[in-house]
Amino acid sequence: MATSRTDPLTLEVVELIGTVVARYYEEYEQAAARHALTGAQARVLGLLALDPLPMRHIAQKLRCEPSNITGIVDRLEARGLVERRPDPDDRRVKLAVPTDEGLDTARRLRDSLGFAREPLGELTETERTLLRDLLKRMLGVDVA
Amino acid sequence: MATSRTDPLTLEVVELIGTVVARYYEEYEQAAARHALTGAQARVLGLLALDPLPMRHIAQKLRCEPSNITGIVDRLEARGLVERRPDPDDRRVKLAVPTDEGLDTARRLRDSLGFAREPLGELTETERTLLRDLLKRMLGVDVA
DNA sequence: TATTGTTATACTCTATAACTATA
DNA sequence: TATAGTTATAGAGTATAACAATA
Repeated sequence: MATSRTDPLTLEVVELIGTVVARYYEEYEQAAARHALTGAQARVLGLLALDPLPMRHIAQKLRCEPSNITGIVDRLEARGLVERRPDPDDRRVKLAVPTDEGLDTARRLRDSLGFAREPLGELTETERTLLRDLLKRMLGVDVA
Repeated sequence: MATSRTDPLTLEVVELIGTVVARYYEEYEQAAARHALTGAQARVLGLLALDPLPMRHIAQKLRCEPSNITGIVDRLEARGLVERRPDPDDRRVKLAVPTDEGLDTARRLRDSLGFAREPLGELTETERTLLRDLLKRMLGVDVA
């Protein structure tokens, strides 16, 4: 709790965060487009590159309805970036698994995401450490 | 210029920013939905609440094609939140102007945007000042 | 009965191209 | 001819509801 409602400083920080969000989002969409992917497709592929997931879990991670994932994975599968595999433990479940090409695309996508790497270059290591800890506290992550 | 390419600290900050972006975006969409608006409609209305704009300028601000704005403003106009007014200086131009109800909706929308106000409450004033200056430097804004 | 994934449907956002009315 | 806004079109994402297969 704190008394930070609508004071000018808080409003200024909120606006700056809005700017960061807009810039990050735009760069993410552009990076996805350079790989002929939509933002949603890139997010799903990036998720699966970390760990194959049942369709329903993808929806939970992306906070959307499971029915949407069907179409997105359909398009990734048509591109040869993802495969659907049956779950031997529960035949209702289908696991979405990235192919080798999918993993490669996900890696290149990640590497090409210049944002926040390039602008972060403006900051010294001390400043980046400071920023990291402030963001962590803001997000409610325990700072050891 | 700096040597911050893929060092663990930079990657950690990039990931934290990604988390901030995801949370902010989601909260924005939810706030818009509470006012029965889509995200795009809320962004246009919020923009016009600051200053009425010609259709084309809205597209420039949102970085999308002008043809998209036609539909978005159509829907806002159908809801009585925005009006199209002729520009007396150039009869090709239409100014999108928020109605009183539109201004009121924009204000309530802005006030209901809890994000970054609530989590920012976790930070002291000194920390918020620090965060502000770090974000400004990151974004290439001159810090006086 | 409950759950997983899909299909069907409708709406919105998006880019592209062609059109109109002005300039 | 150039520009502002619109229309037409097609593709993609989204939520909702209903469905088949499996649990």
